[in-house]
Amino acid sequence: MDELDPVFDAVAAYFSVLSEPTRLKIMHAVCNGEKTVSQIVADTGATQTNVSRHLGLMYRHGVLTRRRNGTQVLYTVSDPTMVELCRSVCNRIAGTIGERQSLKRQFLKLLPAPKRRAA
Amino acid sequence: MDELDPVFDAVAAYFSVLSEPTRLKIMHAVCNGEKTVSQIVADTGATQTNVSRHLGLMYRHGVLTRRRNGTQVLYTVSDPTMVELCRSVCNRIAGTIGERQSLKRQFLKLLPAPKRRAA
DNA sequence: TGACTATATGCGCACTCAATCATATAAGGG
DNA sequence: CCCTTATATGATTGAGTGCGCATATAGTCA
Repeated sequence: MDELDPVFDAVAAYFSVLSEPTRLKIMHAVCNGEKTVSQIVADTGATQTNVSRHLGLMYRHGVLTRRRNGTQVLYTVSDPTMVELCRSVCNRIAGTIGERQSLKRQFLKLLPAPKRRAA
Repeated sequence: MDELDPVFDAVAAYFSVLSEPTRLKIMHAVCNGEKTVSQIVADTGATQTNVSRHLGLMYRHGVLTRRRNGTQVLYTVSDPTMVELCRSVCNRIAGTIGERQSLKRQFLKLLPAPKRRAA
């Protein structure tokens, strides 16, 4: 199993991107299309510094793409698998949490399928 | 988005279980059926202490079930969603790593669908 | 060029957590 | 009972990391 270590490391690194609440908020913010950093900051309620850090990390991990437009930078999800994973876990946990119904209902609305344009 | 914080926390906690190489090795070890701690220790190559800790963590997170048999304790996967997630990411990353073919091939064999056999 | 907006980054702090050693608990056999 | 095997746990340490403050870089406009 020794030579498989790098594999487990890679998979663990992949999951670790999603193991942080702020990054999940960012995923939730951008999963339906491109957004600027400012928009993401507003949506997530996190500080600009923090959002920028997490965006950089997610970009380095190949989860997000970025594009410059003037002074702004637009981020997009470049790995649809990630969004799928989020949705799976959301559905999975929605059944487990079951405490507040309102919460559960909102929960299911999280991360809806990314809008597909004729794909 | 404030009242959704506990949701993001829960999802992050869920993913964090899978964001650690040793725990992935454990998943790989038990995903095809019940195993004792000793077997898992042997399979993963980790120390007994370490394996026991991770097993406890996964058990508390509801990922694994445990059953006592004499002096031994047998662990099983109780959340098939987890295994599915692992397989998804393995397939996803298999295409990304692409360095050594042998590695890639072994990689795809990781975490195959749990074999159901009457026990 | 200088001012202004948008985004990124160096630094330090606090906290989490995986790994290890030593030891504790549990069960079974002599 | 004592002894052995199997598993869990308290204490500690060290590496990693999320956060905020201040500041740096990049781009636009006057």
